[in-house]
Amino acid sequence: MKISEVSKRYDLSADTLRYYEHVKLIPGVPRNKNGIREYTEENCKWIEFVKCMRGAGLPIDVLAQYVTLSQQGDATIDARKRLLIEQRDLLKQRVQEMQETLQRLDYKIKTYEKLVLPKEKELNKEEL
Amino acid sequence: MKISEVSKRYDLSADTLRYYEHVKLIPGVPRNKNGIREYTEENCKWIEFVKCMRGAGLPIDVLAQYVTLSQQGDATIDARKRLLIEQRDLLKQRVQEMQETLQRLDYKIKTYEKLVLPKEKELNKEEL
DNA sequence: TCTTGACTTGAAGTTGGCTCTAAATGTTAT
DNA sequence: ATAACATTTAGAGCCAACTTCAAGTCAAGA
Repeated sequence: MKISEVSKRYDLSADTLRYYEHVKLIPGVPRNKNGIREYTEENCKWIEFVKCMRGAGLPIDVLAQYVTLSQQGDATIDARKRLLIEQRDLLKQRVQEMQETLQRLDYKIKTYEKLVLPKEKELNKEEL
Repeated sequence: MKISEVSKRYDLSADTLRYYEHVKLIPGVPRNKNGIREYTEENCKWIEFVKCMRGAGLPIDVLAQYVTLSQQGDATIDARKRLLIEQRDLLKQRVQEMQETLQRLDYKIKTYEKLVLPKEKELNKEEL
């Protein structure tokens, strides 16, 4: 698969794909005889994974670390697991914080809704 | 309250507090005769609000817009409400996405846990 | 009075994560 | 075979959100 095809498939710009490869998020992308990338399904799985994790805010350097460990075989399984657990816990905290803010926003919006009613009452007063 | 006190109270650097004021996130901070900020409780409420919203990822320009509208009185209540609803909905989406990623990470971690067991079995085989 | 430390400003610098540019080479359709 | 488009690279540029810097003012304590 060429870069433009992968770009469409995952809705990531070709620039971003090259950048991700450059910062070691997508290992072992092969080239044809003219130096043009030919993405494998394996590459695509990494791209999908990275896109998902980046969407949740995991930093690039952490993901690069994970990818690097994955390239090093079974000896790094424990380190990879610890990395994932750490990132999962951080993500959990962020989600927790955002949910609290979500509730606060909901409450504030409700307050604005109640704020409109007294205004309508005032309007009624004027009409009386 | 001076800037250093507010800084401690909300765990935001003095630089960040000045920056927030500069980009219109904290309206009407009064100064003493020497030009030094004397934060009011009203200022602090904005700081707390802004800190919370920034923590959830709401962008500064949107918050500045909200603050500006708030300064303009009752005529902007509807606009403020719409702004909050829009940001709430965006936040909801981000939380949703992050929760899905959280589940994926949980699943992956479980897989790593299961991956360790077969290795122990192999070890047992060798020992037999 | 001198020094220490908090405060002031505007502007420049930093970080993370892309995004764009230029110049060259490759590919495809007519 | 030539036009039009895709891909390559290194490096520059960009954006959000701070953060640091330089150069100065001001207040309190030894």
